[in-house]
Amino acid sequence: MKTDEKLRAYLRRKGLKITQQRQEIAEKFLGANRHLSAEELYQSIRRTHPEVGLSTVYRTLKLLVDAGLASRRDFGDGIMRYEPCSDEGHHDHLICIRCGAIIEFENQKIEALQKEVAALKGFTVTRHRLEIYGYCEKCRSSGRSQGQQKKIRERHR
Amino acid sequence: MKTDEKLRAYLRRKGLKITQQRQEIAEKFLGANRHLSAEELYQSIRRTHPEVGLSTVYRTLKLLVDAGLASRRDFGDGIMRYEPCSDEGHHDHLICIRCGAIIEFENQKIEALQKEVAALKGFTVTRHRLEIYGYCEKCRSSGRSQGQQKKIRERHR
DNA sequence: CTTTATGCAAAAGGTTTGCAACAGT
DNA sequence: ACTGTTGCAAACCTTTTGCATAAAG
Repeated sequence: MKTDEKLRAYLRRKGLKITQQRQEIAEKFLGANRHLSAEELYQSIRRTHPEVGLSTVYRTLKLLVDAGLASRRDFGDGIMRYEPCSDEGHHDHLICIRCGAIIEFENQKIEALQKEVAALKGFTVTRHRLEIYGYCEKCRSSGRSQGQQKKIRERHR
Repeated sequence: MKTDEKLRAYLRRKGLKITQQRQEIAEKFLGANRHLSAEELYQSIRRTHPEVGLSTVYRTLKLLVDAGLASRRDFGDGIMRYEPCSDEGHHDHLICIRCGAIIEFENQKIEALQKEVAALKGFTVTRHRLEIYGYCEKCRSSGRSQGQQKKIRERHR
């Protein structure tokens, strides 16, 4: 079953309506395989469908998360980002604090160790998040070492 | 050098002023060895010093972060939390999505693997964050398994 | 027809900032 | 005296909501 069919199935199952907007938003979102903020997605949709509202983007994104088609990420700059959920295993992120590049990676050993640590503390894991911040290959040459905490935050203003 | 002396040193070095408020805030913050939100810290200080303003708490917290005495954490519920920076190695968090308990842990093997993964992608690591969400020992017995994404978010409203 | 969705504008809620009064150096 | 700081209120920014209108089933 392809992903946008999955959304329709979910909506039917819940007795919700399959609207133009929902389909448009889901298509644009699932098509772009990047991390998108609500605003970015909104701007992208607005170019072809100027009548779609930002609230609807937020509402649909929430639906997609509930339907298991998107996951919500928070990289600490005060903006939530969403990314399409692939069925292939969980992945984590390397984030460049200079250029903002986001690189995904997957590591079974780390996953396993996490479960181990959790078990040791009597914890049942439902999900986790791992983000590694630093300088990517391109940016590391002109490296500096202070003010790490601030870099990403700057766009908040 | 004890921590509040460190702050004074930092302020002097930067030509900033050592005020009553900064000292009070730093003391309360460094004393409570928990994760505190700005608001929590503010309420706690307000009991003994009702004249201190919330903005000053925010401003001082930022200072503490810059001085390397605090680190800022974001557990994804829209509220930034701060915790005193210890010099003893980095630690990560287990977070109960039912009762909100936050348990710290440290695991060298995971740290090492992270560096390894990063190096593989040409990345220079400056910091990272790992959070494992699930049910703590107390809460797991009455466990349920859906709606994980939403649990923590609820307090946002 | 009934029910759920939409768009807009307004509200929330955490965090930041402008400014005049104030305190440290 | 000179600068940096404070408290307050207002501004900000992302996200959510109330409501009247519109679209789906």
